Amino acid sequence: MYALVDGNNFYVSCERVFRPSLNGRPVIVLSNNDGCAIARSNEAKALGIKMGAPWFKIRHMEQEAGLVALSANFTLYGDMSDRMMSLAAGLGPSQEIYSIDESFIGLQGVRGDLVSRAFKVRARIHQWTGIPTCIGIAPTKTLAKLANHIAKTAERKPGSYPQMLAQVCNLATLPAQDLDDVLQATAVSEVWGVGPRIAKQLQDGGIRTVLDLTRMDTATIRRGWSVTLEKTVRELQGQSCIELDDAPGPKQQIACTRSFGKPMHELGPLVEAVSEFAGRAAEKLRKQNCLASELLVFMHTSPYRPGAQCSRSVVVPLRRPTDDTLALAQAAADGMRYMYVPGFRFIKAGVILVELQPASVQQWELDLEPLAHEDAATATTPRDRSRLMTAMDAINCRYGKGTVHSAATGKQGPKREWGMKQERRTPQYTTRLEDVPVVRA
DNA sequence: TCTGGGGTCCTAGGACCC
DNA sequence: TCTGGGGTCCTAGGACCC
Repeated sequence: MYALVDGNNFYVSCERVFRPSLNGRPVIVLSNNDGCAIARSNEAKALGIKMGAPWFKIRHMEQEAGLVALSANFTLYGDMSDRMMSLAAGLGPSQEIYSIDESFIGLQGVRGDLVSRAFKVRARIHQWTGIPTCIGIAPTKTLAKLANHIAKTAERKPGSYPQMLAQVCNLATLPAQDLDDVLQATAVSEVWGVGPRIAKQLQDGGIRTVLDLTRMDTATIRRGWSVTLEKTVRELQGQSCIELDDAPGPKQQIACTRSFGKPMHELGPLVEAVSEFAGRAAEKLRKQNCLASELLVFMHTSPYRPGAQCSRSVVVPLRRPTDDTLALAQAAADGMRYMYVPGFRFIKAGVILVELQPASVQQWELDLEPLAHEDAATATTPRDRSRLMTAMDAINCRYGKGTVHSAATGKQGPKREWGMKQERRTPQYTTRLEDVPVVRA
């Protein structure tokens, strides 16, 4: 048995905790660069604002409907997420943190009434963090996701599922006929694992509701689609195929990519940008104790703008697997210089570290050449460099991101040419001393 | 006229998730 | 003027092996 605990409109809810005046109003949180809506309050959804809607297209609602748009404050959301997750963990013996706002809880061995237990955990999360949640309970993860969707919909649109409570939904104890009715009332596109593409194909084949999909023959699904969708159908039928992953392994790739605040056409700032991205990625790499053997750099023009497009990428093999910021920044800069072509307005670039391996596994090699040139140039040994990285991470952790950084990344702060647009950022209420709210008596 | 069988590995692309 | 970022998994097809 599984539960899925999910924060409602999570980013918006995080903002509302510290600005209660936003309650009851249509609020959205914008993606990086204030590009598009990535979280919407119920009131914003009611205005018809779609997930991913470009800000410039809905901006008029600011005046017309009192819409409030905020720049994403991921530092805040990450911290609020940690608090929410630690409380959600109280629901059962195991937990998989599936995304910033969702976790699956394994309920094996939990006694008593699961629904009342879920309501208690939900109330505690709300009281202690201010975040409203919904909880779905079912025999498989896919059904738990569905149950969560039903709990949310029942809350947001009262009467949509007359059989069900709002906020907490347990599909496991539902009488068979009621379960069929609920599955019949839910579109197949709501199923976890069915994206827009497959939803269209299913609908074209007359499979419109979750009940239709649940009743499909698994062999037919496998032949017509894939083993992935077959698992989804089996999960809907109550056969657990997707295990709880409560100890995810290290990531297989680490990316840092950004759209620019304005298009870039010169090489200089592009080199600075990817050097910076490489450094950020290297930090994440060290956090999971891995080395990268290859680095991929890419850049492209805006697909939304008319005219000639340019999209380039290059894989830079590394002489030795490394987690060194300076070596990775150098590789990223080399890659950028190699692939750069003048005459285009580049809107986005990024660095992806691939072929990762544990730092504990060391490939020995014959001593056929002196130290790599980057080491020789700075007259440091690999061990010095490793200590330097540890020191950098410690300083940046204590005094804030970017306190020390590679000089290749150019000047820091909002003045940088390629920096992103964030005109509506809220304070870092929980992670910056100066930003902590003050209560006055 | 007629050209095997069985396997692995890699890559690109497509689909999905939040 | 203005359209996010970071992941995972699967599959098909090609290269290559004996």
